[in-house]
Amino acid sequence: MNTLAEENYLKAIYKLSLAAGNVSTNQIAAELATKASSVTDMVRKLAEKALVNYTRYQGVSLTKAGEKVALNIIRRHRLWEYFLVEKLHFKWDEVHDMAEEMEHISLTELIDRLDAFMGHPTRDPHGDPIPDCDGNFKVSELKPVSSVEVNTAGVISGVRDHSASFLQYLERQQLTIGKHIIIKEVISYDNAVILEMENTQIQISRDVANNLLIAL
Amino acid sequence: MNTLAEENYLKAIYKLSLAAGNVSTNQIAAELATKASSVTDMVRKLAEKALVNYTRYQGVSLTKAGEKVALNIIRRHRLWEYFLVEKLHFKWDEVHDMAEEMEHISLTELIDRLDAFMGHPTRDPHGDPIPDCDGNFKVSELKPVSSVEVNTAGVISGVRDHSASFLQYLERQQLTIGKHIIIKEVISYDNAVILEMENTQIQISRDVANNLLIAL
DNA sequence: TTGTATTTTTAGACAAGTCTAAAAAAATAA
DNA sequence: TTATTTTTTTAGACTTGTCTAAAAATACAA
Ligand SMILES: [Mn+2]
Ligand SMILES: [Mn+2]
Ligand SMILES: [Mn+2]
Ligand SMILES: [Mn+2]
Repeated sequence: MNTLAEENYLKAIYKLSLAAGNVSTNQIAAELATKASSVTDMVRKLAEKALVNYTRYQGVSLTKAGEKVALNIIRRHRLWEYFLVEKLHFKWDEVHDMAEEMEHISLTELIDRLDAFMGHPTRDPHGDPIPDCDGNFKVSELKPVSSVEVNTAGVISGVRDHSASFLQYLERQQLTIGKHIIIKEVISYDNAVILEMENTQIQISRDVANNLLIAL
Repeated sequence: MNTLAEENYLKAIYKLSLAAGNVSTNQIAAELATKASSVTDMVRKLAEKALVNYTRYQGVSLTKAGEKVALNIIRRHRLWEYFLVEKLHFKWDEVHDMAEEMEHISLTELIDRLDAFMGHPTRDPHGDPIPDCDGNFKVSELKPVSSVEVNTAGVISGVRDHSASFLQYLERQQLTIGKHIIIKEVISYDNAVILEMENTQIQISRDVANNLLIAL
């Protein structure tokens, strides 16, 4: 089917596409920690396989077929992350790198059984939606804490930054998925945000507020 | 650590070593469905890494280090097979090829947790022992049905042939791991064996009797 | 609009792993 | 022992995915 390298490129292009429309060579190179010249080569190959649209100097976008492949890789990634946390009891900051390896095991029957074994979860440990086998998933209406009005109440439902250090910070503050919070105040000096959670007040920086997502 | 190709060579050499002492280039080529010239190249590389002993034209054997790597791959393979059968409810003839892919995920912590999750199983779905993380396992005293005296009683505990067709045949005859049988008669004409299992008589060919292992 | 900086592509090379064809060594037979 | 067959190694080539250095295209600024 597709090689490991091809899969990693498709996933990177998908991820970058969410922000911008067409994705540039340099963006992909940065995302995969590789060189622009390598990206040009690979993007050509993906275009041959009709997985991306590419005209030179214009950047790339995924075709329908390419998007389907990318969503399948993401499905596998998130299902394995769920497995690692729920069944093997890893912490949410430990699973990404492992899932990065496991996502390339692509036997459909295996993934479907894994999905069933865990009861068809809809979100991974970081709150991200798990696409079904056709690549469908609910787009969630999550907002960064930094973007809502004072006195808004919500439920912590996702993160924008998936780094281990950010996740560990949230864990230490008990700011984990499912917690109910109320935005109490925004300090005008540095845009720090004061939250109330379980009747205690917690102050978080602007940066943290930007990367913490809530459902209203 | 070691590449996927290196791991597959080490596993093949380990397997072939169980039968013979030194393993020949052609044997490895046959086992991996590759060419002798490719084997020579790879074996050189493994010798550089001190994973095999090699002098040209003399065949190879694993070093202590190489054997440890091989046993670790086998551990991973068998643990995943156990997982696929016990947790995802695949049949014993369906799991080998999947495990062949999964065995290369090598994060020690993951494998140890998987092991714990399943309650530290000692045998895989085909009756083969699962080495611990140091490569230790009990050598089992299993005998082919064809090698024991008439009137011997035993428990089906393993197979020599791991092919899907053989496993499916056994499944259809209900000759599965754990079943108690008694060897009743050996037909002198064709060496077919008549067994008694759960008060019924079953006849199996010489070939099947050779590949079905029992514990006495 | 013309010149400079940035981005992207091309050209050429390299490592890993494989192959075919030919040479060398070892095993077997006459 | 000499000749023939088989096994193993060498030589050279190819593919995938990567890199550096240089050229070409595009974007931006004066
Ligand atoms: Mn992840
Ligand atoms: Mn995730
Ligand atoms: Mn197996
Ligand atoms: Mn097995």
